[in-house]
Amino acid sequence: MERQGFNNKSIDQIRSICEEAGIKLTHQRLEIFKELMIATDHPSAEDIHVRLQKKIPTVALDTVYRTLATFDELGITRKLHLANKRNLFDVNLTQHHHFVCDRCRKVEDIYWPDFDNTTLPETVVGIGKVRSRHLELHGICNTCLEQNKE
Amino acid sequence: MERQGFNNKSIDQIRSICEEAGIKLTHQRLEIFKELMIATDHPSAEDIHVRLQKKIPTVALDTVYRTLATFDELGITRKLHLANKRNLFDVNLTQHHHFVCDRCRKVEDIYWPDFDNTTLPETVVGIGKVRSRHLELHGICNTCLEQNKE
DNA sequence: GTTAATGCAAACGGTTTGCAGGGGT
DNA sequence: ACCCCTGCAAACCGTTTGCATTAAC
Repeated sequence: MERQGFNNKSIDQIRSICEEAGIKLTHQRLEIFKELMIATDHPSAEDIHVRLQKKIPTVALDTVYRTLATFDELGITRKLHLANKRNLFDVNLTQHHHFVCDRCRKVEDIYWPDFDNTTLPETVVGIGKVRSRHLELHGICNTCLEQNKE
Repeated sequence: MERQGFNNKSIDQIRSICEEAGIKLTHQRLEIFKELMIATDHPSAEDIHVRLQKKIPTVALDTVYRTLATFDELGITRKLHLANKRNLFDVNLTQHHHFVCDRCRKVEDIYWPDFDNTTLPETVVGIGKVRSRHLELHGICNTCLEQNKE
């Protein structure tokens, strides 16, 4: 269940992914990939851009957008469309869900394999073929709850 | 589980809601409310605007936005932040979830009371207090699946 | 008559796109 | 050397906001 941190193996990973997809492994793509691997949160494109500038000061925001779009197509990341304005990105590809704090907007990963294996209600069959299920729990995180007590 | 259509009762409903909230029941608000009640889909602000223009040709799009925001605060509608670009609105306030067709972007309501009553995993307690759960099923709807066969 | 809501238009903010120059293969 | 990818800048599009006018109470 633990998130996989960045390690040397990762570089081989992105290299072979690019090769297989027939796209170039550029400096920017590699560094964005690294940045995603060390991220423990759900960064926005702008978050990635800011973090990346320490390594590549001249990198453009739209390159980050383009790269994240590419990564999304290749299945490296998963775009999150939450109630926030900006889209967030998730490198954690193991089946999981999200808790969103409605006060501080923080997003936490939730693992719930029992639910993942539940059979869906019959009515869904009449609607279409389900390929993925994404549960979004909304509420107030414990940090915000404690701040309220003060 | 059936969606409540527009009827005379609705006008009394919105009138008392406005009165209670201390806001004015304007022509625009009433007509937007009616439009929402007869909607069987999940309209966007622009959808509502277009439909409304048949009745109030001079109505402005930003009035629709403002009204929908008000309705959201009053709990009349529920804003949906889906993978689409524009936010959609839902008048159906009974506990339910959504099926999103990844091809045609259509959104269908899903009822799954068994799931609504499931106790959440213990790990969630360590994160925060959950107030609502929203499940988003992604896949391809039957209409799109059949079109593919042709 | 007062005050809040509307319509208009302009601004806003995240994201996308066209294009010329630069870097990976 | 070829062509994809990047950086720059401008466009884009849904949504928001400031302000004068209008309408509900």
